[in-house]
Amino acid sequence: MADRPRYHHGALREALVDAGEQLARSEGLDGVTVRRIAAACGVSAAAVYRHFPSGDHLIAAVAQRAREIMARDMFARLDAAAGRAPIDRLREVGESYIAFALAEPRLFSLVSMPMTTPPDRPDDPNAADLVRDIVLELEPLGAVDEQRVASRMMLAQASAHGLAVILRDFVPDPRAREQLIAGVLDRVGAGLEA
Amino acid sequence: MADRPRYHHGALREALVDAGEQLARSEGLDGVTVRRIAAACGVSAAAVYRHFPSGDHLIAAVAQRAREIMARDMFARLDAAAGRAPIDRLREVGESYIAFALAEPRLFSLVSMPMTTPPDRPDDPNAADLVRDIVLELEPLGAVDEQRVASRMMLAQASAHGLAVILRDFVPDPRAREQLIAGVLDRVGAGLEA
DNA sequence: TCGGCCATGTTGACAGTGTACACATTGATG
DNA sequence: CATCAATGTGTACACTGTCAACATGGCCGA
Repeated sequence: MADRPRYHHGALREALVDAGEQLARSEGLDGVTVRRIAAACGVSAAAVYRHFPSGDHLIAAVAQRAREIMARDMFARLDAAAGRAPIDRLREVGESYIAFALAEPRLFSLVSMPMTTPPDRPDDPNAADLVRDIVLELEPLGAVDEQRVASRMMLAQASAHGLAVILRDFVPDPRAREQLIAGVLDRVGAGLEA
Repeated sequence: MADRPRYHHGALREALVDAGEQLARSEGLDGVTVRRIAAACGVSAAAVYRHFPSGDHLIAAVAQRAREIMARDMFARLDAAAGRAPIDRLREVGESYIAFALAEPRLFSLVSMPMTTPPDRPDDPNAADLVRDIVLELEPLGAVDEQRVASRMMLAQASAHGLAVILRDFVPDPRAREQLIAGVLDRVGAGLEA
């Protein structure tokens, strides 16, 4: 390793996203800056614009990376919970979401920035689709009420997101966090089945 | 009106917060900058530092202003709903919170920034206290279970906040918003009484 | 009424930010 | 091997927060 610096990096785009991810982890949003990311890659700031139309697009790529990390944990948990009731698998997804927010609070703040959510990605399966698939299993066979599905999806997503944010920002104690997660998710489960 | 410009503004602090509020409404977070706020008041940027230790403190003051606006609507609704069941009054609070987020989306983003929440304000009654007071009425007389109170409070706050954020960022259609608010709050109510 | 103090304003500077333009380098391809 | 497109560099501009030094003038005591 430690080659002499080459003029052409070779895989700068990936390196930029990597550096952005690390910077986001350690410094938080304010630390994620075009110039710092470029410097971390040993490259000038202008080089970034060969790979991203703007700094925001780079940040969005970092956010996408974070979403993929989160999705990996979700799928792992779902595999482990295969066969269990839909409501239980939905809880796994929620716990995964919250766990990521608390384990990587600064990275999570990128995930939940509206700016970083690509407007259209028809193929890219996201967390919302995941939730929808499970919520659909809660519907009575052959009688899918779109209105009810939407309400259930939104309750699941809103409560998980809100809980994640509030715990991250205002509840430092790990025990209190655990108890609140369990307590709230119990009640959300009741609300979902109502 | 339209006095000639005086060297001493007279009530600059208030004027700065006013200008910040307007700027936050129209431009959003990125538009809320020390220099722009100062310019809007016809004053140099450095003058701000006679009234706030840093630009972040000014932003925090604007956020506090926004919270007061929100609180006014909450109290008005609660007055109108006086005597009704606790669960109904809790819903009024949630609806007020969400309505503000959707009516003033950019201002709301200041409200929900952790940076802008003052760490200690013993006297200042905030929304959390409001929620707690109502949630306490849900408890059986003489048997207050702190654990249960905390779970209920957190469910109420997390679902309202999450719903507000998701609707603001991802659901532009007003009809869809209304239906989701009603649907989710129904389910939250069920979860609160579980 | 006058002097002076001090709260409150200004100016100018510095470091750091995103981003565009002109230029330099190099890997790959005809 | 020559050339071209891809990719990186250097420099510049406008903008940001913040500070130090200086200017102004409203108020309070003699």
